[in-house]
Amino acid sequence: MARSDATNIAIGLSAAVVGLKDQTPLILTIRADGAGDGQDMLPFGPFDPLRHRTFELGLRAFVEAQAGLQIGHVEQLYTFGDRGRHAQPDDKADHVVSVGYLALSRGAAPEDAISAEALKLSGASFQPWYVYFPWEDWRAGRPDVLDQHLLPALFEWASDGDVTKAERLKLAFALDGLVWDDERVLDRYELLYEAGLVNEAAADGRDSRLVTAMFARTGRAMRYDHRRILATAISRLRAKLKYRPLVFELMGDEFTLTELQKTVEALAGRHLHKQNFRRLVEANALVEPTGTTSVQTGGRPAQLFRFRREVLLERPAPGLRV
Amino acid sequence: MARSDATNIAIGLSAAVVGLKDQTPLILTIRADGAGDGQDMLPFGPFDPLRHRTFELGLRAFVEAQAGLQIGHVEQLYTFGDRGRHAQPDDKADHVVSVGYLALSRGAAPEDAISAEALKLSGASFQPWYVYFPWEDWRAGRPDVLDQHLLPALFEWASDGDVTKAERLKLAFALDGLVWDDERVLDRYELLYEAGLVNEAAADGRDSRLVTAMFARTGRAMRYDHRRILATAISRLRAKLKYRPLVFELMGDEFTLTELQKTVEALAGRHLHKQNFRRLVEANALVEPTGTTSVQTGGRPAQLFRFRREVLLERPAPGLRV
DNA sequence: CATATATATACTCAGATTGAGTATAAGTAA
DNA sequence: TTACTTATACTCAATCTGAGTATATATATG
Repeated sequence: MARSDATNIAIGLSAAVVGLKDQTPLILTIRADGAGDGQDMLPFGPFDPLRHRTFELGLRAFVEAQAGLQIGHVEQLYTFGDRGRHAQPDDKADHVVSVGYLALSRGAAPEDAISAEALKLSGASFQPWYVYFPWEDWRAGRPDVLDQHLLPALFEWASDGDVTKAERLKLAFALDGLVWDDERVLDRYELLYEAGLVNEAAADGRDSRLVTAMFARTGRAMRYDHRRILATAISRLRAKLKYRPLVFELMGDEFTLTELQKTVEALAGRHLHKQNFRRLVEANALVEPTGTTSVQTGGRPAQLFRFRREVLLERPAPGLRV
Repeated sequence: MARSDATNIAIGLSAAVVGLKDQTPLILTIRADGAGDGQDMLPFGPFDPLRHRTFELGLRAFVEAQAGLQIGHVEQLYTFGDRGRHAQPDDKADHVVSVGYLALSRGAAPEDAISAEALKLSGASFQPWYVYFPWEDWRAGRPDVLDQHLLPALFEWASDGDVTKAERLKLAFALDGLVWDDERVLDRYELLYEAGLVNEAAADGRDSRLVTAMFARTGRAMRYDHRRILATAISRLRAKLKYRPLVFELMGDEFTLTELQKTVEALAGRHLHKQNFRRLVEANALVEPTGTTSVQTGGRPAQLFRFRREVLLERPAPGLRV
């Protein structure tokens, strides 16, 4: 009786699991060669209300099954349901709506946490996330690829007189003297997609001015809409860093202030002023010294700190507003 | 073949449509007496990928059909999928996942925009939103209901030694000298729900220490999880006011600064410092004078202003950080 | 008309926050 | 011993923020 005349709908749960190794933000991917062309995917699976009481439990089960990995912090990002946007595992299946999640994986060596069976079965591994978004890493200054390849191609796309395109471009890519907003990762990816400059656009049958050479410039592609979910995850994470102590979910138990700063810089994709960063951390009482110092690679030894979990109960919004 | 063995899933789209009349925030509700016990509901309907290309188009169609109303700004809030949480239109139906949306309805007389047929058919009307959340309106100071009824009952609920409960309570309700965070609307509602202090908890078959008298104190109930979606909408709207010029989507074309301030105060549920509010608005160049002045109810006439739409293109995050 | 009252608008001021810098301390490598 | 590297402490001006006073221009009242 119930809706038997309508299309069947399946809900896909996808997780952008972020890890960290040597000051590099990583993202957990799987590559089930049996399932397709070996493209990178996020861990995902169909939500079944009979097996999973909540989305989050279902998600944790999928990550556990596909990577043998326990994840810590989990939060919902967005639910993507566009028809036409390629989200179907295969063409004969139901319409798939995908609920994207951000998850954080603790510990200094995330790849060691991946179980051996999972690696064999699903090819689970952690990849540096800037491989998928090279233009988002401003730590060493403005990325060359922007002015050399992306912006010229985007200008051409927007040169049809459509003022909306030009405005979106201006805001997302900080034209005309605007300052680069590290949180607009999704906006920028969407523009590249609509302009037909990323591989996924071609895969979805969109008009694509694709020169294969360009795709090499616009980062590694993912299957389905997984790169869009990843862009959403990075946007959210970068935004949230500023008003919640989320970084510490990625750090080890003890760390130096420089390690903490490098981590935030890696996630935010930009350089921070060292002295002011320290002042901010200490003023907010986010950390406390352990009393020990770290062995160095060279230079004065640094004090080790740990996260003061109590801050979560003391103030409403303690972040690293940088 | 595809998933025929699993539970069928239906996606419900629900809209929290916000309007404004005489400095009172309103929410669009329907009361289809044929469908139930006459409880308030948000406009909603099942997403059908064959009829609607995107969620947003589907949502606009439902609101149009059930209220005869055109909505302006629309944004996705959250997707609720818990089993057990009462989200089923009827018990024989599929498992329902509901995608909640925030929508804004422009104009000074929202109820006039509701079509006559819609009113007859679905009982569409705009209700003041503080009817559903009396403890969220701090404009005239701390609401009495908090100390007189809600907090005592919540304390009793948290008195079982569960430290997590006590911590959540502390943060959500600003105990021990914390400052009230106007954005934690959802947190507070969730606590009341879990404590069995709102009618929906009883309806969902949860353990409920319900004295009917208490339900009168915890605001008007809604059907399904619609009040939860409304709480999410208010949280989001209050948060976004601070960094995006969303208020203007609710204002008429011309307004005085006092009207603008009263509107923000009504949405944020708290009183603002008049002089600083004006300074903020003018410093951010959010408005420009029309050159005319408003007829008054008494006192010096006020200049009329209009929203400077250009700011959307000038700065990345122009809001009313109050 | 004079006066009280209400509202709008202009200006002040101290304290906190922010962005950017200099100075000094404490290690390692040549 | 000297050069170099990294950590940590302190300074300073510009800006932002919270809270206030002062003045302008209308309506209502006796």
